[in-house]
Amino acid sequence: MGHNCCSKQKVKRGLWSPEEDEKLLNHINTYGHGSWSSVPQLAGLERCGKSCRLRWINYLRPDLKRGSFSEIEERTIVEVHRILGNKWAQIAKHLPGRTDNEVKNFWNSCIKKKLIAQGFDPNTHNLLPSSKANPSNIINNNNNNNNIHACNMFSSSSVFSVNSSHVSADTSIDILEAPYLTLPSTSSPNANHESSTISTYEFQNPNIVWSTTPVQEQINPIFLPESMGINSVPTISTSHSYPISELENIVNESFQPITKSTNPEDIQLQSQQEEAREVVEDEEANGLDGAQTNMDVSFGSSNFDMDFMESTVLPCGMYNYQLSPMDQLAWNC
DNA sequence: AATGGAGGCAACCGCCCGCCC
DNA sequence: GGGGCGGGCGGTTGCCTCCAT
Repeated sequence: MGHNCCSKQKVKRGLWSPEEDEKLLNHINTYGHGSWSSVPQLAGLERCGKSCRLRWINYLRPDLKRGSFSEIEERTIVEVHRILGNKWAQIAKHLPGRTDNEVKNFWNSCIKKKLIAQGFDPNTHNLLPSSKANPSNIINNNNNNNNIHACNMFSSSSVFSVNSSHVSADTSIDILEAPYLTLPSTSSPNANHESSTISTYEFQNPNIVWSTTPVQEQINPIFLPESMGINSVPTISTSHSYPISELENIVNESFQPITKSTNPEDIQLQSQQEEAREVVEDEEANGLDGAQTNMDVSFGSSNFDMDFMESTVLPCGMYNYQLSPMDQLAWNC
């Protein structure tokens, strides 16, 4: 197929020379990119507009971060990928200075292999069948370090719940394990979560089970992990759908950042999260994410705001993220 | 020192979507 | 409404480098 912008003119392909980089850089610094299709001609390049755009985004942009990925970045990628799948552009939005291409390459060359080595399916983030019987994979179920670990660690159904009455400053919650929110069946979406009312948040990986079937029909009995410091009581929950605006309030109330990092990188991530929230608020104010939006429709066909979802759960660095010995072992490999 | 394989990364390809006429 | 066009994105390819033999 190809693009017209490429077929209309004689275009060079392959690696960019330093001279081409300089031309493109000078042009964009002076005039901005405007219409990418016009950039090659204006900048004196024998490239197609798309190639220029890609070169700028992936290599020449001044705000790009160079070097290897940090552990925080790695974990962020894994956790957001668990939620969104191969949405590299969305994932990259949570990694300042990283591009979708970079994230994608890093995933394919490194993270994917790590997950497989750990016995996880990199697509679903579920335990691979051959690993489910491995006792080492469920060690975290019985530890007592207040961490809530991957649903994979204690549930093959990819569904688990977080009881909001137990969310406290002493509890680190890896809520990124929780891509799919089913909100509490309380009388009001604005219920006071500090009360004795037990509100259950349920999460489900859209990569594994996702349909337009009403949520309550999908939910399996859920076992709260002992690591949360509560009894493991089987719970069958009902669910409700809430407007995004209310959803945000509920989640924000329940999952306030526990620690404020002094790490500049974390501060930058926190700042980005705030920006994402503002975007959501703006969109709501503009009616783009209407109050009618609810959670019973699929991500792909709804107005559900992924940025909001992500900003609610990310970055992981904000949530007193503690690596379990198991995690450390795995991630230091 | 030469060679072949593996891994990493930059870039391209093809498709989709939104905008405009 | 539909076609053209440009931008964006995910998948794939191919080149380059590194390392083991």
